[in-house]
Amino acid sequence: MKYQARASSRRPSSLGYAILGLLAARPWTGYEIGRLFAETPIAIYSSSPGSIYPAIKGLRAAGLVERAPHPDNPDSSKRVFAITPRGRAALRDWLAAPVAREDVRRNMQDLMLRFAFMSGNLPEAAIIRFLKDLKRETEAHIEALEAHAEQMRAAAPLSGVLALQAGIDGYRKTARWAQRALDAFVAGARAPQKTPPEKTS
Amino acid sequence: MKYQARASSRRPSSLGYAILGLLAARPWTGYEIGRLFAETPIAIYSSSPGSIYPAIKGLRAAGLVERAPHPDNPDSSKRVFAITPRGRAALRDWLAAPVAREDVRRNMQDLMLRFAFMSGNLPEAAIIRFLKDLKRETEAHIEALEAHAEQMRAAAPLSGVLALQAGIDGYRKTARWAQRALDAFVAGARAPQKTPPEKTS
DNA sequence: GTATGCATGTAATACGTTACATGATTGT
DNA sequence: ACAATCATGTAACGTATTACATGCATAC
Repeated sequence: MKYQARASSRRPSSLGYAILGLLAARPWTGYEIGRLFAETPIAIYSSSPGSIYPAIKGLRAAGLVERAPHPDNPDSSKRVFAITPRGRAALRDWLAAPVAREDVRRNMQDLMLRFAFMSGNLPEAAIIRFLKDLKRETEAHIEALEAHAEQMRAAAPLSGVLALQAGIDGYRKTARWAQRALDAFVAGARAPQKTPPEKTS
Repeated sequence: MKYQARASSRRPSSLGYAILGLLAARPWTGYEIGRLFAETPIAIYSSSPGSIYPAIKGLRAAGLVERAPHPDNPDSSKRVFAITPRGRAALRDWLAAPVAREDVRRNMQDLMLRFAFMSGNLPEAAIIRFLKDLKRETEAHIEALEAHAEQMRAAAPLSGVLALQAGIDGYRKTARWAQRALDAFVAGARAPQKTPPEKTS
């Protein structure tokens, strides 16, 4: 009785959202996305067709992306995909979700991926809020890690203690980065800048 | 004809190796491991029984861990597990594997997990080699990222550029940390210190 | 005209997660 | 005696990965 209904699980995976974020800028083919993941150093996903194409298929089934005509040659056999209005809405919802402590702890990459796609898809105010939340949650996590480090410093072996230190250092860097990014955005917000509309669907 | 045989895939997952690393220090029950993942801020894995118990099962099937008597009460129904000699060998192989560029790019957490378990399981020389390799590979990756950042700086939106900067900052921090850890280990190596035997199995 | 790379997929597999289930201990 | 927590699992599901497969275009 205390069990709740199965999560409908229609939400895209991180890879799905990454593809959605790319398509928000311009149409792509699956192959292009794979090449981006293979050749640019930023991509954190596998470039194999076995991950890309099924992910696109899922997004299509959910109505978040659709086939688009080839920009140059309308008769090309290449399968170009574009984001739909519903896709844009789903992307925005994902981008605008609150910063969960659990994501800070285990999925920082997802948070950075979200941030990377925010420009042009979220109003500046929401981006600034995200950065403030990220900074706050990261600093809270640092405190928890340090309290834990204090306890374990005596008992744990050297490499264990150093590894934890590396984790703490990384979060400190993230917190400082968030502050600098905040500065950059606040400075940019003062200058006139095109802000995306709040609703597109 | 150019296809090679399917990877026998008997190797544990990251979670499996994490459990193996814990058991290398002392016997644990599955429940204790779950609590560690749930309550300490360091754990990057799910604490749910659905991940822990199947992972232990797999390690048992592979002969890497085995049931051990309860340290206090031999008749306890608690299922305490200990690492086997083959388990120690598998752990050592994993710890001693070269630092792959691909891991630096996509699985830094695995590398840090490996490092965390090195003390007591690898000779100092191997740990120092790992840190040197990690530093070198990380710095190489930073160069690739910076070259890419140079290209994209003009075209990409602000949040995308900043996110990439966050990635680069993180790797810089890692490289500097590796140097400091190296110093700590070299300093420790000068002092008399117990070095684990090269072979245990 | 055929080799090479472009381009798009499917099948089998492994794994982690969520939800579900249940027995054993311990405190009151 | 009963509740709460300790403790150990299984089943269904989704997804990423690897291996496999194949059609199309272009260069030579």
